[in-house]
Amino acid sequence: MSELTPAQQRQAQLARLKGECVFLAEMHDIKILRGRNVGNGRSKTKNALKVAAQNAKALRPPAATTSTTGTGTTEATANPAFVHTTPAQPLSSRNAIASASSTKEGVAYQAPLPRDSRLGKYFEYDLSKLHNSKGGFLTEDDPAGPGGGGGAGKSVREVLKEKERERQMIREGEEPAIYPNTSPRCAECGTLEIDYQFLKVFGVKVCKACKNKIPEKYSLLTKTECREDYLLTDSELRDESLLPHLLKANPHATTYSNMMLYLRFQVEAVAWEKWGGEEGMDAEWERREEQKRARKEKKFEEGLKEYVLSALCPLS
Amino acid sequence: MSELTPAQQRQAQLARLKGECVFLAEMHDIKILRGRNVGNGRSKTKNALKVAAQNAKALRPPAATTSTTGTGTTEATANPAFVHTTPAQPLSSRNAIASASSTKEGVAYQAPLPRDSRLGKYFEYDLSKLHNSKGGFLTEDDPAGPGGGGGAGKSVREVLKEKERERQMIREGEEPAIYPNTSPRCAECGTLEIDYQFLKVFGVKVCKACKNKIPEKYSLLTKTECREDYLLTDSELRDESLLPHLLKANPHATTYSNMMLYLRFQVEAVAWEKWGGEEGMDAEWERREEQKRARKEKKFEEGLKEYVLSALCPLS
DNA sequence: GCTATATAACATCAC
DNA sequence: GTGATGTTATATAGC
Ligand SMILES: [Zn+2]
Ligand SMILES: [Zn+2]
Repeated sequence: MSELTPAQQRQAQLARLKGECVFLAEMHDIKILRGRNVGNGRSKTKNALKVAAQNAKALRPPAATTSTTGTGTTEATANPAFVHTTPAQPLSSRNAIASASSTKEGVAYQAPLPRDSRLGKYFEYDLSKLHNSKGGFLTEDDPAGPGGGGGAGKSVREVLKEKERERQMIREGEEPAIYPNTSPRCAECGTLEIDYQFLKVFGVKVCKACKNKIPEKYSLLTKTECREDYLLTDSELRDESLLPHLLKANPHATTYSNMMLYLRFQVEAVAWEKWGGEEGMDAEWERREEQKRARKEKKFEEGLKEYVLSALCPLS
Repeated sequence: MSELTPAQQRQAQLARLKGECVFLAEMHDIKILRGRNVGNGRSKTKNALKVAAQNAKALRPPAATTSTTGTGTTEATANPAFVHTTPAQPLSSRNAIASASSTKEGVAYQAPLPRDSRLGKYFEYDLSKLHNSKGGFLTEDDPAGPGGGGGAGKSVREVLKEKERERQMIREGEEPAIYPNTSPRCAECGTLEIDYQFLKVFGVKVCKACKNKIPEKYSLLTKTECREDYLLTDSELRDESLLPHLLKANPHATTYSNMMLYLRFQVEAVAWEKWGGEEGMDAEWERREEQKRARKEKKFEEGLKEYVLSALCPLS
C-alpha cells in the first residue's frame, strides 16, 4: 500500500477542506477574497428547520426560565449536599487542565483576542453566525429580541464558545470587557455572595441559595448522566469551550477517576439545539431504546440457537 | 492491564450469553431443560409492531407480485444486456467460494440436516420461529395463508436461511426433497428453459425472458447499490445464507474486484423486514440524509473558520 | 464497484 | 462514574 504519510494526509485533507469550503461558501453566499471576506450576510433562511425558540432563553441568566423537569433523569448528583461540599479548592489543578487543553489547539492563541481587534475588521460577515443546523435553532434572523443585545443570530454552540473565551480571560487574570468594575451579583436574587467557583468554571453568576432553589437550572450532572440522559457524545462533553465542567472526587472509591460535573441548563441548551428541542431528543431516545432492544433480541436468538445446539449435539 | 486471553474472552462471552439466554428465554416463555426444549409456543404477540404484510408475498415465487418501483434506485445494473452476458460459466469458481464460506462456521456441518432428523425431535418449540423483530414482520401467527404451507411464522431471514440450505444441497449434487423428479419450470411462465445460474445461486426458478420482463423483481443490484439504496450493512451482505450473490467481472477496470450481484426481490424482502416496509426504510433514509448533511455542515463551519484564519493570520 | 484504512459511536469491564 | 478496550458503522482513497 503506497499510503501517504500523516503529514501528507493532513495536507490532503486540508486541500479537500479548502475546496469544499469554496464550494460551500458559494452555496452560502459567502465570497472568499483571499484574506478578505465579504458576504451579503443573512441569506440562509432556506436552511431553517423545525424548532421552538424557547431554548435561547436558557442562555440568558437573568431570565428566570424555570424550564421543565420532564425527563426522568436521576437527580442523585443534583442533591446539593452531595455535590457542593468542597469549598472551591481543587480549582487550581482544574484550571491547569483547562488551560492546557485549550491552548493545545494551535491557533487558540490568536482566537481569544477580543472581537474588536484587528482580526475582526476583516469580516463583514461574522463567521460565528454561520448556520449551525444540527437542530436548526436561531437560523431565522430573529429581531434580536428585547434586551438580547449580542446573541441574536448565533447558535447555542457559538454563544457558549464565546463565553468560554471570557472564562479563559477570567482565569488569566484579565477582566472581561463586559464586566467592568462593578462586583458581580447573583443573576437570580442580586446578592453579592455569588459562588465564585461557578463563575470561574461555568461563567455563571449565582449564589448558593439560588443554586439550591432552582435545581432544574443549576443542578450538576455527571458526564455519564449527560451522555445517557441528554444523548451527548463523548467528544462534545470533552470540549471545554462547548460545555465546561468541574471535577470532584469520585464517591464510589477514592481510586476511581474524578467525576466531571456539568451545569444542567448549559447541557440542556446544547442538547436541545442538537436534537431539536426536548421533543426531538425524546424521540431520538425512544429510537435508540428500540434499536437497543432489537440488537439484544437478535443476539439472543443467535446465542440461544448456538447454546442449545452445543448443549444438544453431544447427545446425538 | 490484566486482560483475558482471547480464549478466556470467548468463554466469558459464552457464559454471559448463556445466562442471558436463560433469562430471556423465560421472558419468551421458553423452558430450557438441558438438552430438551419444551415451550408453550406462541406467546410473543405482544412484541408485534407496525407493519404491512405485503412483503411476505415477495418470497413466494409463484405470486407475480410486481411490487413497486418507488425508490429512486439507479437501474444501471438492472439492464439485462449489461448483467446477464456471461452464460453461467464462472459458477464453478463461485461455488467454491460459497462452500468454503458456509463450511467455515464450525457447526455448519450439522446444520444442513433435514428438519425431520434426530435434531428436530428435541424441539417442540421451533427455534426458527423466534420473533426476529427488526421490523416486526410475520410475528402474528397468521393462519398460514392460502397455499403458503411451510413459511408461516418464520421471518424472512429464516426462510432465506432455509433456502440457502437447499441451494447448498443442490451444489453438493443432492436433490432437495421438495423438488423430486419433475424438471424445474419457470415460476412465472412455466417454460422448462429456466436460468440454471439463478437456480444454483439464488434458488429461484425463472427463465431469461421473464427475468427481463419483470426487472422490479429479478434485476440484479451491486453490493454498493444494496448498501446505499436498501441500507443493508456490510455483514448482512456478506452472509451468503441470508442473501446469496453471483460474481461478475468489474466493468470499470479489469484489475478491480469482482462485482457482487444480488437479486432485487430478495434484497427488498430482507430490507423491508429490517426497516419495517418501504415506508420505514424511506424514513430511515431521510434521517440519514439529514444526518449526513448536518455532519457536513458542521465540518464545513469548522473547516472554513480554520481556513480563513490561516489565510488571514499571515497578514496581521 | 469493491476493499482497506481511518474515524466516530457504542458496549463492556477494570479501576 | 470514568477511561481503556474491542466492536460496529460510516467516510474516504486506492485499486
Ligand atoms: Zn441568588
Ligand atoms: Zn418464464
